[in-house]
Amino acid sequence: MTGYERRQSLIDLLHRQPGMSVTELAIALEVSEGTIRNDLNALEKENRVKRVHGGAVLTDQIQFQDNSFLRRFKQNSAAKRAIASRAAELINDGDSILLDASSTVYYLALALSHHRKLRVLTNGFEVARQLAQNSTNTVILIGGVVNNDSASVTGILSEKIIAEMHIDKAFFSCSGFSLERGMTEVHLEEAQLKRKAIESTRQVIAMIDSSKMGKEDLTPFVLPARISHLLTDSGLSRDWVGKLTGVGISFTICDEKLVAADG
Amino acid sequence: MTGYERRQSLIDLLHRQPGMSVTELAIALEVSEGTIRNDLNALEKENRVKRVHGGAVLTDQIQFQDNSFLRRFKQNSAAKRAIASRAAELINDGDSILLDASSTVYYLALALSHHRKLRVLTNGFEVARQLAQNSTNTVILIGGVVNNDSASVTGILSEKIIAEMHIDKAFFSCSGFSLERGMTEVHLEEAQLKRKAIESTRQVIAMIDSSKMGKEDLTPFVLPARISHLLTDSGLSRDWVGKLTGVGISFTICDEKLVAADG
DNA sequence: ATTTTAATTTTCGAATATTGACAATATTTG
DNA sequence: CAAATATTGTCAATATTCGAAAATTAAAAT
Repeated sequence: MTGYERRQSLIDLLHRQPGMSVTELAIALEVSEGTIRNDLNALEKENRVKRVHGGAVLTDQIQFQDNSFLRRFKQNSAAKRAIASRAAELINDGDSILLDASSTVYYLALALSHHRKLRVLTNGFEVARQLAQNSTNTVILIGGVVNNDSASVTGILSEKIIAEMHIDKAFFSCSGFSLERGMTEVHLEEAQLKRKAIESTRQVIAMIDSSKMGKEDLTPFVLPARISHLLTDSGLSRDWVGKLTGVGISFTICDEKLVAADG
Repeated sequence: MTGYERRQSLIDLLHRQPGMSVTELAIALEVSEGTIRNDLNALEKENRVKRVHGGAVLTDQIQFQDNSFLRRFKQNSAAKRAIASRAAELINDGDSILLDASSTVYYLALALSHHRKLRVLTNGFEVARQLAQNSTNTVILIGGVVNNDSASVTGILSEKIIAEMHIDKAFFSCSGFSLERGMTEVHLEEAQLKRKAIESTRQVIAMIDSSKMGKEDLTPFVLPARISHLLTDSGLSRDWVGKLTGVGISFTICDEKLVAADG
């Protein structure tokens, strides 16, 4: 591992787990604490992180600080990261994929940093920004009304565009899931957009952490039968394992512990 | 194995395993480290990789380092802020406005924080985010391909949408301005989008700091006659004052000193 | 077969990076 | 507020990596 690579990893780690200490980073990367300090100080000179006592914070993380997106981003982060890591394995270089604007999917965007030549269609602000940073990717942001609380874009303006696209795999999260109504959303517009997107998509991959099982929100947008594969975390109850198996949904339980610091 | 083949393999290896060291690469390809160094340096000359201590990084994979938007944002900031401050006075609560993705216009977005109920159409990432924070505004982000270096969105996908809109005032910056060709842009797509936008707009407000006067870039998108009003800064030469007056362009010179630090 | 040319390897002093130790600061705790 | 603890920067020692030149090898040309 070169010094450059190590510094990238540092940033990666801090993305995934904001607030890691110098000591933790040193252990994770198997170098001395002095080296971590040197790296962090160097990264600070480049304005990539801001040094704080005991560690550092990412500068671009400061941007969406008091944003509710960040709050959701941090909730259940271990589960989301595990699900995202597994989802990334379903994606090959060069794929055409569709991503929603959820925080779970944002973890997926982070996990795709080593993928190349992806063709990405998304209505998520942060997702788009993250993936556009890799210049081999083509990222299309669906236009529409900017939703300030969820860092997403919605609206009928976009639906025509989606209809014309051909997409291999679509990755969706949701605010609730039940066997009867499938995936549901709080926001009507969000659900409408997803429903439209699913029409142009071959495989629908559902990324649903266990805390959402059994919840039902206002607007359903995809029935269980249409879900190609469901990813969830190890918090899933036995009861639900039975239910999912019963209706014949193909699903994976993603173990948080398997997601190494390094990736 | 020819030298050419070996260099291809080098790139291949770095794709698969970013961060391989010179030593590792030498072992993998069964040549000396000196050869690897030669190869990497040669590849650097061709702009295929960037050399880092201990190895090299593929240029493709160089991620989000500079954020050129931020760089442009900081250039000439006093002038841009002055122009933006004056431009904000041309906008009333409830107006329908169009903003481009330039850094000058981003200052305008900052200066509009106390305005209310704006209806904003923009292709600028940061501009959209900034104005959407005020929940009385309706911000529509034009969809399209995300341009990673300029934090903007472009593409023909968006042009249909713009055509259907009615806009009171459009605020544009540019990379160059001359009396003969009007406002010009470096990027073709950016210019194309602006040209389309101008068709749906009543007033075109040009925000052009004095450093851009006389420059001509690749693609023109609006002739001087179509500019309703031009805002520039006090760095404008006497010569140019004469020229602008001569052709009868309505313009304002915005004084940096009148703008408070806060904006 | 011999010379010429180009590519590769080896070698080595200089430059850069990493580590561990330690004194100087900062933060927390009682 | 002072003691206890944790974190920091500095510096010398060590290790790694670099670039350049010389030596070797391989390939092409005469």
